[in-house]
This record gives sequence, structure tokens and C-alpha cells, in this order.
Amino acid sequence: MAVRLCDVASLLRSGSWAAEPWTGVIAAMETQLSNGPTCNNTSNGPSTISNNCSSPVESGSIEDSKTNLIVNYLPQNMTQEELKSLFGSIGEIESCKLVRDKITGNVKTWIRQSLGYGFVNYVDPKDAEKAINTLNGLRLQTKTIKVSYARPSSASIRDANLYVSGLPKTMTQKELEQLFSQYGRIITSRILVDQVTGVSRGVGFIRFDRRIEAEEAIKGLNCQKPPGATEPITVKFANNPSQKTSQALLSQLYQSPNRRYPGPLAQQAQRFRLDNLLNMAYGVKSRFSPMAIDGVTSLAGINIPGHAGTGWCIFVYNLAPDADESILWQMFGPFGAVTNVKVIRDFNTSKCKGFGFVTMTNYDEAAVAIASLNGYRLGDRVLQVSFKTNKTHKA
DNA sequence: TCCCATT
Repeated sequence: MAVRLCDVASLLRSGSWAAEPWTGVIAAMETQLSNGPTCNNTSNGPSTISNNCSSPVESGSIEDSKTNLIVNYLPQNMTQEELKSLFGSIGEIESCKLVRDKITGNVKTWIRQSLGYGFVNYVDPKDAEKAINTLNGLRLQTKTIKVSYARPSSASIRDANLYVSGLPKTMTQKELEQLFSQYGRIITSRILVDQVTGVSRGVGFIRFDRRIEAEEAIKGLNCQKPPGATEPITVKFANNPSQKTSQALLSQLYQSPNRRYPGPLAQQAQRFRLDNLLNMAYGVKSRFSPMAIDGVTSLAGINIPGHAGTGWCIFVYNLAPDADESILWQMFGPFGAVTNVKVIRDFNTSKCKGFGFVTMTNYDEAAVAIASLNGYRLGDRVLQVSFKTNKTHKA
């Protein structure tokens, strides 16, 4: 008997997953958490921050410290509306802002490129905590987002990012942090690696909590040899991406392919995601079975409704009469490549007839979207989301 | 040799 993947969606529809729309994604994330970008500082709550300069000006007040979150490593094409949609699934949002490139100059002003991070301020501190617990580490397209409390905004924490080069190729991220931690509190660290071989490129970043800490680190470590190293390292302030022009960002975008060649870890993560879906649905470990060797393509021969040749067609039911295409983009876009959305409307009234379709390019992204969005509460309606079936009978 | 963490 052939495994019918369309049944995954209906199986996932029942049970506890439906009650918590996003837990599907989280469950799929479990094995990925250690693979993402530097997420070892996700517990940087306000309690560890010295709040000496008591100036709750700008946009951050003391009360905000338990409701205001910073979200890092967002996909480049994610909009503020999508950010709000995703985090709004946790609880009521007081404000939400995607930080964008503000440089305009000669270039077209309508291009305001996302800088890949944003802020979400909840009404209820409990929702902020819940968002950290459930959305931190969520994989969106090629990114693994980081969700943590925002530090109170202040000039002293800006421009605290260092660029370090000449590192021994054998130096680990942990060793890098150990070297710099004597100068202050490290917010993030990263060593760049060759995309193909995974070998260190000998360059990295250290972001301190405060700029003065970064300045001290430059004084103490620039042109110095780390313990055991034969060559001195260079430590300087990193280029500030917000000062890059839109033009530069554009050319950078143009040069880097939209979908990077997945390294071993990414491939493994993808396999785990597929594995989790199959495991939850059937209690099988697909990665130990031949059909999971390369995920989707090795599933050939299995009857998979929803596959439309150009992508995977998803059926979305229980949309409101005034629903439009944009809501479908907003809901499904964060999960991966969406090539088409359509709201089915009444010919005479132009009102939505209660359902629509979404086409996604990649199977596993579609599967995670379905597992996550099925049962999603949109307004006063609970959506039903599944792969489109070939059946034509009326519901 | 430059990663996208402060509105």
C-alpha cells in the first residue's frame, strides 16, 4: 500500500496541533535549533542588563522591557505585515516594526530594503514570553529567526559590532567568545565559513552589548596574537549595514542567488522536517528508509494530491467574504516560495466564496505551512488548510 | 576578506 502524503494534512488536522497553530512548525524545528545562526544568547533578558543610564526615552520605556521583542534573521523578503501576522498569532500586538534601509539619495525611494530584523511589542508580557518560547528558532525560508527581549534603546548600544580577521582557521566560535568576553558582554558572535567546505574563513563578528566595550576590545586585541596563534588578528568596527545604500544592497542581492546551495546542515534540517511530518502522521522514521534519501524526489511513485506540476496546490477553506489575495500571501509567504494565490469569488457579488488556493514550489515548505496554518484563527474564523485533493465532490 | 541587533 502506497503512503499517501495528502493524509498527513488531515491527520495533522486532528489532535493537539490544531489547537496551537504554530506548534507544527516548532515541532519541526526541534532538531534544527543547534544548526542555526548564533543563538546562544537568546536568554539575554533585561534582567542581566545594567540599566544605569535611566533614560527611558526614544521608543523604549521600562514597561516595554517585558513586552518588547527584537526579531533577528528575518528573511529578506518578509514584510512588516507578515511579521505582524506571524507574531499576532501569539497574542495582541501593541506595535510592530520591520527595520528598513532608510537611505534613498539618487536611487528609487520605493526601495526600502529590509535590514533583516524588527521589533514586536506585545500588550501582555506573557505573550512576549510565549513568543520567545515558541517562535525563537523558527525556520523561515533560508533563515532561522531569533526572538529575544529588546534591550532598552540607547545610543550606547549602537555601533558595537566588531569585524575580526586573521583568525586561526582552527578557532571555534566558543574560543572566539572566550577571547573577547574579557572586554564585556557579548550579544552575538559568528565565524564565517566557506559555503562549500564548511571550513572557517578566518573572519568573524563580535557584537558587544555596548560600544565602549567594543572600543576596549579593539585596544586590547587588535594586532595581538590569540593564545597559541602564530599570526596577529585584526579587530575593527564592522561596516554598518544601515549605512549601505539601497544600490549596494541591490547589487548584493543580485549577486547572491535567492536560494543558496544548501550545505550539509541545511539538507539535514530539511530531511528532519519531512521526517517529523511523516513520523507524526505514521510513526515512521523516514530518514532510515530509502525513500527519504533526497526528500521529495525520492517520493516518486507515491500518490500525492496537490501536486500540480508547477508546484503544490493548497486548499484554504473558511475565508471571510471580504478576504483577498493579500491575506494569502501574508499567511503563506513566510513558509517559503509561493508562486500563486487565488481567492475564489462569486461572479456577481465579487465576494469570496469562502475558499481559495495557494501554490507553493517546494513540498516540505508547503507541508510545514499546512501543518502550521491549519486551524489558524483568522478573525473569527478557524481555517482549514490542506493539500488540494483531486476529488470534485461538494463539501 | 563584512555579518544583517536598537526603532
